[in-house]
Amino acid sequence: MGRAPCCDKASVKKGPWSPEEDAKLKAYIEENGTGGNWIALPQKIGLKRCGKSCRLRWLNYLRPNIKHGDFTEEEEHIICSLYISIGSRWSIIAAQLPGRTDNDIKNYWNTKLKKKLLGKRAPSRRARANQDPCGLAGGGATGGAASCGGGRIQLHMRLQGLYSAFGCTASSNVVTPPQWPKLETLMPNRPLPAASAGVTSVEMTSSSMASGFAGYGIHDELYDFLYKCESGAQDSLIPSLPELQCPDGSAIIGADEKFSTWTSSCDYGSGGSGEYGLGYDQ
DNA sequence: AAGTGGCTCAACCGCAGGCGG
DNA sequence: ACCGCCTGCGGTTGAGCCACT
Repeated sequence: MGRAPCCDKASVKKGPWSPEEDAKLKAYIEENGTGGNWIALPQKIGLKRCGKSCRLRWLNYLRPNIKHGDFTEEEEHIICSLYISIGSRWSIIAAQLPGRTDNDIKNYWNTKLKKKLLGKRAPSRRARANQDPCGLAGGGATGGAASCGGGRIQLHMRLQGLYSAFGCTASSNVVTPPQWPKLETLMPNRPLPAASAGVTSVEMTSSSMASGFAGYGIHDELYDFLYKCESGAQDSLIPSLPELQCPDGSAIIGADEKFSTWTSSCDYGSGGSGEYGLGYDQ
């Protein structure tokens, strides 16, 4: 037995809303509220629309104080930062941007920001510092230290997973090849427990990133690191591209793709409510 | 002027979770 | 505890617009 449809699709109008429909819906809700029942609302007003459609129309278009049009740099920064931190939780991101709807933000991300952030080759470090609205450039160590030092991170990061995300053939019992960079090389500015010296992977788990941008710094550092790898930066602490080449000799993909792949592989759901902490894979 | 391809964004769809009976 | 209804959410779609050839 399937799920009961939310409305009778045969008798329901679909497609763009007419000004008359908008006016009816707006006038009714402004006068009476939604009555806590969207399903019944269109019948009360005499609209041949699904309740869900009415809700969507109201929330995304008709409700007061909705902002349309271009996003400011500050808004872009918030969207990017939150996306990197929590992923595609558009409703949460929208809650940080008064007047913006989750649909708007989702569209803006999918059509503009995603390309802006991940779709083009990395500019120089200096250029990124000047241009990147998301603040992914520079300051990573500072940001990381600040955000991680005091807080909780609902970020479950495995650098082994990162290697895997690079396209290398990794399994759950992956043995990190010796030519891969050590953790302290990857994140030279991050204070790490003494026990981590020499390890090639680290697991950072903790609980809640709900408090905002905690964990942002880690992404920032890693992104910066990937950029350095990509551009073959001179920084002697950072391994150059060949050191990240997969053992099987497969081609190295671009830093943007690595970052994109990696962020999408992050697990934000685990960790319970424990304190920020580090664990080791080896 | 017509055709084509890419982009934008409003709207739809299906799923998951909350809640009340 | 279970069930069904409703809401909220995130992914996806497609019509319309625009730039380019």
